[in-house]
Amino acid sequence: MYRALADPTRRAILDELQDRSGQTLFELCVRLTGRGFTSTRQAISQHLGVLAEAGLVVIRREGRYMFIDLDTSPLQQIYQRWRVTPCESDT
Amino acid sequence: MYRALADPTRRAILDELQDRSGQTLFELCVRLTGRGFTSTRQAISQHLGVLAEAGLVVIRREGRYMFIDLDTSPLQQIYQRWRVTPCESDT
DNA sequence: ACAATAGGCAAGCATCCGCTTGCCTGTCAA
DNA sequence: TTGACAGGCAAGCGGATGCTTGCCTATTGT
Repeated sequence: MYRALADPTRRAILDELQDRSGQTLFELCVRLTGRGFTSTRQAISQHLGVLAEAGLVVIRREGRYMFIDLDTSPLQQIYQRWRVTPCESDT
Repeated sequence: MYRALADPTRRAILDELQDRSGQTLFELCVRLTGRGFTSTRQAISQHLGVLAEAGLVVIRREGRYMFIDLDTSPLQQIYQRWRVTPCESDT
């Protein structure tokens, strides 16, 4: 999962999903290219594979669509591991 | 900094520094090999370069020694970026 | 029924990354 | 002062990784 965070495109995917969770792959592709990323559908798909394996993303299939939901809970490991003290501004 | 977390050896260095901050490079090498890591001094040194660039580690030189201190504050970015809700057990 | 749409699979490629190797610099102790 | 010790620098190598390309499957609309 640490490796999953290492790639800028994958982080952008997480950003995009946080902005709107439950998007389909094609939506993601369109909106990411809108944000300046040039990745093809296959590239995004592979990234989603990595993110899903890391548990940061949940993939739900319906008919011919796949919907992708964000799950940030694995990130708690990071805080638990190194005891990060949340700063005041984090309410 | 996300890339800095991607490597297991680097995470082990952070673990080791959390256990005892302010270690010297040689101490780190010894204690890491004790934990099953086979990395040479040069490898560790390069890892420290990456960690320092990410701001996760602060290097302080004194005479012929270098002391390495942990700084987990950059990790707060992660929580701020994806609004991770800390779980109850994290006091 | 058939064409278009949404996505999957796998191989190939270029790059990056971690690691080793070999050698050099500077500091301290005897 | 000289040798041992702590660390630095740089080149090279092999494996991992991100991406593309080409083709295939399945669902849906008309």
